Amino acid sequence: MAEDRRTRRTRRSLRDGLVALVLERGYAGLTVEDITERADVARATFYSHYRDKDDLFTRVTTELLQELDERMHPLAEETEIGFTGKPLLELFRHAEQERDLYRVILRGEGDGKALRTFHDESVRRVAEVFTARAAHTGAEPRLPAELLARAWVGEQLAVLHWWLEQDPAPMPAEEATRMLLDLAVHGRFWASGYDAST
Amino acid sequence: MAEDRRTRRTRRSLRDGLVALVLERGYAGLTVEDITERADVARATFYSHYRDKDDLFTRVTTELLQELDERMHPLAEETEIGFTGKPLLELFRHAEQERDLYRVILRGEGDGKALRTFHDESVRRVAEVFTARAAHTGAEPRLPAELLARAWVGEQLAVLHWWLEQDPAPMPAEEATRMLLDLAVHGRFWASGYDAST
DNA sequence: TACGTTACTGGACACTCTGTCTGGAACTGG
DNA sequence: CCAGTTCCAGACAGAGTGTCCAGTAACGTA
Repeated sequence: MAEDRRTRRTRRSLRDGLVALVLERGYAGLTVEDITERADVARATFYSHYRDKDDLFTRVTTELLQELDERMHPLAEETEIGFTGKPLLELFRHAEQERDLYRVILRGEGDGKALRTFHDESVRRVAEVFTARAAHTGAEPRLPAELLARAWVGEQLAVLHWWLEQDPAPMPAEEATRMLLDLAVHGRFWASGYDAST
Repeated sequence: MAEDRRTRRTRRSLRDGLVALVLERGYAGLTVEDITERADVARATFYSHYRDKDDLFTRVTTELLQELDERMHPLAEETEIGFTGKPLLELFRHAEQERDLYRVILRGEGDGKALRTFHDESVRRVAEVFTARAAHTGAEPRLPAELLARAWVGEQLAVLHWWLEQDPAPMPAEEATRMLLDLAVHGRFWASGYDAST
């Protein structure tokens, strides 16, 4: 009943071929033949696994998101009690392992559909924690939760993307996440001179 | 010597057709004929103005960026002295006027190329102000300027995108930017319970 | 208003890529 | 080993691309 080895090999090759080629030439410029050629697979075989290029990309990113979710899940509970920043570090660790695919997604390849999914999923997770914490502490947030979640995710993904595109990495994952948390909690981008009331 | 009226009309129609159709069906799914049909222009005419679909989109976004730059320029000087948040408000105002095109870009249509350009341009502007301010106050930033700029732009664009996709608008531009500034300056997403040293 | 110039039109062209379908070869798991 | 499946190479019609052309309409200027 287990999956055929040939199937696994073929799918893996197509996935790798796609990711590599998108980084080289961009998603839109690729033909199915480009991908199958790189993967060393017959073009007809492609269509027995995926409907088209978009289908392949969608499935690849969906798998990645599931993988991330499984890593996040055990960390969710403790985060609702005291904010630790562990989920953020886990995200950076995961991205470090799957660097190329993360770069493809964060670049917005595929008309940004994958990025939007990734973004929305992150917002959902963050918003969940926010509301759970609000219920726990009873404190009314100063700003709307939706805006907070969007801003926080935007910050995360922008820094993550920048961090992944650098070569060599400008700093270890621990340091990048520590800085992000510092920023989020304490704010103050500027040393002085801004009056918030204006 | 002035530009021919027919040329202006044709280009404008193609631009409007593109933007409207991308919002309806997504960039990748469009053919040149779809666009020319919507714009009520012969397909051959398209090719006498633009090389291909990408060329049209690139030029449209470039024009938008120039327009934004012209609005930002007079505000740059005073921002380097005391941080006012005026450029941010100007961005939101501009986006409000060109709502549809901004949505197309921020969604990452066109494989994210337009969004990346927009993003990088914003980072460039912000980084400029940061370094100018650092030179002015002499204060050493707590975190690397590059990271600060990326995070700040990520926050801005995420909230801007969210704000533009809502219908009706959840709040006026002034309020959205005020909240963003509040967040950036004072931080503290959470009421309590986080120890930054962990 | 008349005129030379420029832009738009609609149709045709070769070309590339798509998605589907063969029959036969190669490989797999039991 | 063998029944079952996956892979392969090649052929196919259809859609979209980018270019070209000759005829027509609109333009700016004098």
